[in-house]
Amino acid sequence: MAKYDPTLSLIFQALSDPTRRDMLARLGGGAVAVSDLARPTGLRLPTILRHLAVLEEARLITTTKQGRTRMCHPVPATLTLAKSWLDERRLEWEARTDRLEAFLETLEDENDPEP
Amino acid sequence: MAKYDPTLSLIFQALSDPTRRDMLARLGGGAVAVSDLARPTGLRLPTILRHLAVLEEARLITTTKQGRTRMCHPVPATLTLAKSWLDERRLEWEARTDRLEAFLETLEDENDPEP
DNA sequence: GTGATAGTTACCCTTATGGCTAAGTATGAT
DNA sequence: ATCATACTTAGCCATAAGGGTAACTATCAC
Repeated sequence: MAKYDPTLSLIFQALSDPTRRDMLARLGGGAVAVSDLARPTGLRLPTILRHLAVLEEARLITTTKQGRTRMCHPVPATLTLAKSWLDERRLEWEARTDRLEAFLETLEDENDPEP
Repeated sequence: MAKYDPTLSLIFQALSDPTRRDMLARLGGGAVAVSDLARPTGLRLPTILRHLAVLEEARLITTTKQGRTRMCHPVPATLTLAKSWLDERRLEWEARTDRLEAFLETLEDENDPEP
């Protein structure tokens, strides 16, 4: 298996920005035009376009042009890629829950809040 | 519900770096000391420490000091936060799969490669 | 063809990010 | 007390990220 997946970096990086997450959340109804996506953000179009470029590079969306308006379509499969990584980690991590519990109890002991 | 969650930004941002993902992947066995975590990366300790600070701020790990060595513990609950957001999106998006299919067929039609 | 609409491109500016070295602190071993 | 180990802190440097203007292109409606 690859040492690391550059795709995952692009995806998580794309998801790390609230504006971009917000736009993704508004793709639930299907395809949305660029300006419609931009409007509620209060940001300028060139800024939005660069956000969209990031989302497209991560393949979280694809876009198509119809006449003079560009439509943005969500790509659910890419979410699955991110989810898979998280699932793998969680499986590994929770196999050790017992050890973590022990650690948390250790924490309780030295539980002195700083000034 | 909140307009956006700053926590999610921290989490996804933390996950966007391959070095950090790599370190998280090596926490499967439970707690790991900082230098042990650092060794396979080939990076200097100060660099690693800042990566760990990012992971800790996102609450993907917690750390405790035992003598002069600092141990890093995974925090599975934080993964769940990220997963939840992804699940919400995927539900919304896939409710529109039919519409996406239609879109893809539209694509087939105007399928002329640009010069 | 004129004008509005919807993107697009080019460039600027400020801050954040990821890497480093050098020098400091704290703990464990002798 | 001395020395090695394991971080820590402070600061430097280059690039990437996120915001903006201004000016340009391409449709669409008249």
